[in-house]
Amino acid sequence: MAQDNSPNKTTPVNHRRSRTKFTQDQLKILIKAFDKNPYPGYATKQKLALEANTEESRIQIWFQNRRARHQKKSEPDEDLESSQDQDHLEEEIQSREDRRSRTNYTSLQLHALIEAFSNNPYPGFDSREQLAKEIGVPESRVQIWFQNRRSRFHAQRKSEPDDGDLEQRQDQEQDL
DNA sequence: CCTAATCTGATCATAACCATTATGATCAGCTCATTAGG
Repeated sequence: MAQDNSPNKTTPVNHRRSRTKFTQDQLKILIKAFDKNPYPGYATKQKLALEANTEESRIQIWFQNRRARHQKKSEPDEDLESSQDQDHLEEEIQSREDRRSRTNYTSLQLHALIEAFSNNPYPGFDSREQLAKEIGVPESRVQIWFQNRRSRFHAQRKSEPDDGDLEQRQDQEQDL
């Protein structure tokens, strides 16, 4: 496997995951799949990960970035598919492939996640991976869990009874 | 219903190059993004 994990690097404790460098061969595979379907399901992404010898989570990120940047580049003229277009207003085709099956966390795992979250809602890659190893789930699931948790946590902010004199501003003291 | 999975869009950050660009990684989502599985 081409997993290089240089541990001797001044210990970048809480950093993001190192950049993945795709080869031309890998990009060829990904681009071809993207042209075929920009919204691959989990099975397709896993197949691509195997074929390109990378991780499924990297495939996911790559497709997200690709959609955001290479979305509608051409003009929408030759986009129409002639036949097969009888009625598309009520019965929408769920073209989406199957997504990854839901992860079921045990109370023990949840406990560890919640505790880690209270310590640091923004764990870096190393922290995420360590935690993932401890509770026995993939790091990508840990990352998703933190994203969802933060989203819900931030939402609580709205039902705060302010005392009128509390003028709030966006204080993003994001220490790093 | 709850919440994991997924999505868009913006932004940060890094590997190429030598100030700029391309692109991978991460973030929020607002009176809480949307979709969907158990």
